[in-house]
Amino acid sequence: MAAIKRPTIRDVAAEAGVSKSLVSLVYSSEEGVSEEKRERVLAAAKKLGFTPNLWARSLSSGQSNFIAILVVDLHNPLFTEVADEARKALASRGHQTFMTAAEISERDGKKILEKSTVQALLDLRPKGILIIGDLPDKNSLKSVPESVPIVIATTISTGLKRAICIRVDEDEAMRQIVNHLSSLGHKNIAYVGPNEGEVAAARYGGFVSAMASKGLEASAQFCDRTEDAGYTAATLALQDSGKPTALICFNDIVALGVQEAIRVFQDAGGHPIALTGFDNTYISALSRISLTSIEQEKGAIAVRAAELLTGDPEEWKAAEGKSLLLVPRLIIRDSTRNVRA
Amino acid sequence: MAAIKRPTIRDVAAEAGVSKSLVSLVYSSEEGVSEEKRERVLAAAKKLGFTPNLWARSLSSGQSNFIAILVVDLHNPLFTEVADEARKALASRGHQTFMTAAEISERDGKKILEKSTVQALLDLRPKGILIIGDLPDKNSLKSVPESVPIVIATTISTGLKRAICIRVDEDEAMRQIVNHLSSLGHKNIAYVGPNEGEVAAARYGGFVSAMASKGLEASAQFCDRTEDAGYTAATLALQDSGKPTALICFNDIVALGVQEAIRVFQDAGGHPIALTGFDNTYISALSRISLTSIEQEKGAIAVRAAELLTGDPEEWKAAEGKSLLLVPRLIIRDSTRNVRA
DNA sequence: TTGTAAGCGTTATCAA
DNA sequence: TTGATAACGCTTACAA
Repeated sequence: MAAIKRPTIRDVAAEAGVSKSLVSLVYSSEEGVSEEKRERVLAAAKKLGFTPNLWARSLSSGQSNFIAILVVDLHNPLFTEVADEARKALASRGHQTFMTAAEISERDGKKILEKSTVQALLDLRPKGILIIGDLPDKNSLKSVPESVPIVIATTISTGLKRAICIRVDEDEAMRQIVNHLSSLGHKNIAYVGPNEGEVAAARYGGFVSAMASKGLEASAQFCDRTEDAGYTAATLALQDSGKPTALICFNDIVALGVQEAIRVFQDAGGHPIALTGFDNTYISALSRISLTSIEQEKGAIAVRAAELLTGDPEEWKAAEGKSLLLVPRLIIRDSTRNVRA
Repeated sequence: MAAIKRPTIRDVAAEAGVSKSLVSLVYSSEEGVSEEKRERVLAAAKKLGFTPNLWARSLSSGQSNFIAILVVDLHNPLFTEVADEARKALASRGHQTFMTAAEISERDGKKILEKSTVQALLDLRPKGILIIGDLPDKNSLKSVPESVPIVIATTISTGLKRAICIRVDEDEAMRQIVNHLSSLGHKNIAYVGPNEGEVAAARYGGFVSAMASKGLEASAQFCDRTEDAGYTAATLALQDSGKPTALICFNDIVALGVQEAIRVFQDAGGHPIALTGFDNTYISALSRISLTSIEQEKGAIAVRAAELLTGDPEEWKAAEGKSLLLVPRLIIRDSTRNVRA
């Protein structure tokens, strides 16, 4: 198990009896090298087990073939799922990816993104940058050259004008949810979840207008984005004078806590409560959970992101600063099915 | 938003009126530079917004300060959880990390690790490598210099002798599970899960010997490591002539499918079945799931890995090729609590 | 088509 | 303590 030094183009050149540049040419261009030499080089490379050092290449050329993926939170299954889909989509288009999880620290109660994380990412000069999740501070991305596309997935992208943002149409999603509940006869419907952050604000806003267009009054119990917070908030909401018969949650995580609160409520003789989540994570599909939720079309988001990041510069230049809204899909499960008001 | 070219060591040198080497010295060593020049350099760097390009540094020095994390499967919450814990532990010790998910493809029914993924990782010459999960093919890691520690977390590490392996004591875990079920009066206990792969073999083996030491007969229904496979296998196991009253699953994912099969079985008038998972992922803790499971001490694994990867070479040299077994902890939940034979 | 040589941003060696 | 100068593994004019 000796420390086998990886062979370099120099070694290959020596082995094949050609110059370094020829070896480089073989790897970077389809033509311009005679068949004979090309074969000699390839044979030598194979013999030595040579593979080009991609980072040295990117240092030298000032460009790379890599896409950097910045996952904001590794614990959110929505994010890791999109990250994995994107990775696959990019791989199938011939692009390597490397990931970093955002190192976010709290300072004075305000979330701060560790600059070094992003810096290290940018040092690699990725060909494109994919951000998955709600990045609290986008300043460090300002030094990204204009020639490098930035795509933000599943989130709204204020604070970084040039980024392209791919996300579900939150308004439409909320409309679908409210329509569904309304068709089941629900009139007292409450939102449970945060109101802080761009995504949360959009979802709550969508809820409010969807309710308004149905002529219904929108109530809400705000809380953090954790299971526990959902439990607490729902417990309060259910004791509210409004007597909601349906609860719309910010996401699946919150909904899990709410689901528990509903169980307690019903064990104590409470009436049935319809419940919806958001994101359609695989947890919502578990038969014991069976949570009605909104599919964000994770696969579509990932593929579109891959296309934009690796495609024609003209194309993404045209899309820069815009939001691509995907049509959401309501997945109806037991948490609302036949749960009438 | 112009394409701001990042300043280099050269720009700083010019600004401060010193040589490149001096700037480099300032950033790489605590001393050896006069206070005056040091301050001049730092001031210039601040003015220009300079940060060292870490990858150029690693190319030049042949060494970096980065730990590479290779996550085998982004969908397994156990892995992402450990990855995130490790990332934090490493960050607090001053080390950057970058992650890659293994691109695993099936060829002729055999799992193949895409070499390019690992290769790209090694090109960076990480200071250490952390592998999380069961890597099917460890050959590409053979070229890693001996001076770079390799730690494999949550898994057994045959196939790469020099790696240090941190994992739970599977035998002890199975002993705890069998003891627990046995104390509830269960005698007909079946294992549901895969028997292929190093971890699966260890868990199944642990089950068999734990059963033997209790004088019980071990039965098993083998299956893949998915929810669906668990469902199918459990359905078969429950119709077995042996009539098991308890099922021990390979992991939580499989257990989720088994849980559903048990529900169907009981709806059809079947007797109660005790059920255990493995890994204590957060899903098992959900009140609707409430699955008895084995905590692998993810935090401890992550911290120990970080210590080994960044610590004294003597220390990990001594541990090379060994396995660090952590004591498992049985978390008892509703899936077994008071579920007697 | 091929080779030479300079350079990417850094560190390392060796004089000054 | 400082500054040339040569690497690191590669790309890329430019020359041959």
